[in-house]
Amino acid sequence: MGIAERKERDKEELRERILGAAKTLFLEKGVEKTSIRNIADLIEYSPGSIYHYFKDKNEIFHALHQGGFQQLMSRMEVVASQADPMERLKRMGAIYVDFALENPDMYDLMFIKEAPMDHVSNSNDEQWKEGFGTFNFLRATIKECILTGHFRGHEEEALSFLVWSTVHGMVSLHIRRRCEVVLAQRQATIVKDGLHEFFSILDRLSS
Amino acid sequence: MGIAERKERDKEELRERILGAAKTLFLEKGVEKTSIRNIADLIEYSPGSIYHYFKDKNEIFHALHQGGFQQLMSRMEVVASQADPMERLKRMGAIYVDFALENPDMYDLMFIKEAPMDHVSNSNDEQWKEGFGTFNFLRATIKECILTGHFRGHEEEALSFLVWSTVHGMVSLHIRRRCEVVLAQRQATIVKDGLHEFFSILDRLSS
DNA sequence: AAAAATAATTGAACACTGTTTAAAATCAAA
DNA sequence: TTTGATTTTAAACAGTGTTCAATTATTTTT
Repeated sequence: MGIAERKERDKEELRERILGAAKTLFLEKGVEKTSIRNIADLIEYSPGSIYHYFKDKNEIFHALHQGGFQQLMSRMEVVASQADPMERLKRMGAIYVDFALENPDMYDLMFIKEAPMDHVSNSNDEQWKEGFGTFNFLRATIKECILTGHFRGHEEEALSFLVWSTVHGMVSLHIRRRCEVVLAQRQATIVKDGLHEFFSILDRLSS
Repeated sequence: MGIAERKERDKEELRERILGAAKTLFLEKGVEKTSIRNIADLIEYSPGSIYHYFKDKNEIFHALHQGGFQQLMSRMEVVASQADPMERLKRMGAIYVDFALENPDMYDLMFIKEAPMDHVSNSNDEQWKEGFGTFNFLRATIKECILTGHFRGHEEEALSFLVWSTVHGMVSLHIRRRCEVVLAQRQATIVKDGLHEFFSILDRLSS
């Protein structure tokens, strides 16, 4: 029965081609401004046939970003070997910002976009487990920092939230285009500059 | 010529009614999912007539946007009398967070929601004047802090952005319900707790 | 008061959008 | 070759932002 398998492979291949085209267009001109017809045109199929592979546009979006948390987590894991928790914390911040700036649409879905009402009840809270995972990783690192004498007088949970908020704040203001209030000549680098200032502050809080 | 004035007032009144309806619908179902026809229906006018008062949908969004900044700015002005820039900075942070938590929908519109602006054609910064105003206020305060010996080694622009990002990050994670990853018993107070930690950090950076 | 000018409002139209669906094409199995 | 099940398509539906000629209402001028 090799035929059924080949058909299955063909179907999967077209699914992937749809996802590829969608990803290209989403990153190129944004999710909202990409139409199903645009995607269909790119892969030279009719708009209708896309609905044989995905329930709707949201599902395409969802499928594309399903691995978002896992991607971020796998990026984070490369610093697990870093013994110094303060150094690890800074590297995590850089990885987080890089991920957001390189995948603004994914980041948008993961951390900015209005969370759908059914995301708790549905089975796809797998993604949220990954979300918990990344925050736990941050919390564990900060706990280590505190245990090794850093951040004296600060509290683990609130500080973890504050650190996350700081990097999230920078990238989300950038992604949602609220950086136009900063000096024009600084706009291109303001997130990286802000992160640098943040690292500098972390260094000061080390001792 | 009181007639011309009355006409002017009538015109302004309809303009305000359009803005009122738009605000209601934008906050209720989002900017993108609110149509000109929805707004027209609510005020019982035809869709076309709205275009006699606003160039396009973007202009309606910007008008509301501007109103929000005026609100925030007027709240900020009450600390202008505070002589100590560090104390003023902290009070500004508290005011910002309070504004966001008390008016989450407006904050959402101002700083989180996808701005439908065509940033290429709409580089006219008239709309952002108010935005510039509040950020300039922050920048000026931080400049004062630096001039009075605080934040040694830090740079005005990037630090201003970082401070803004930190408070924005906290409130936007809260508004968009991403705080479920923090400990359950802390979720209710995590923004206030985070702000407290932030103030504590600012104190450390004072000297 | 009647006519002209001006302003406000409308509804239809245009080119889009996401999505549905009946029909057509394709193709493995009988 | 015929059957039966997929796959694909084109057309249609209901919606979108926006434009515009035509209509209506109002003010100004005669």
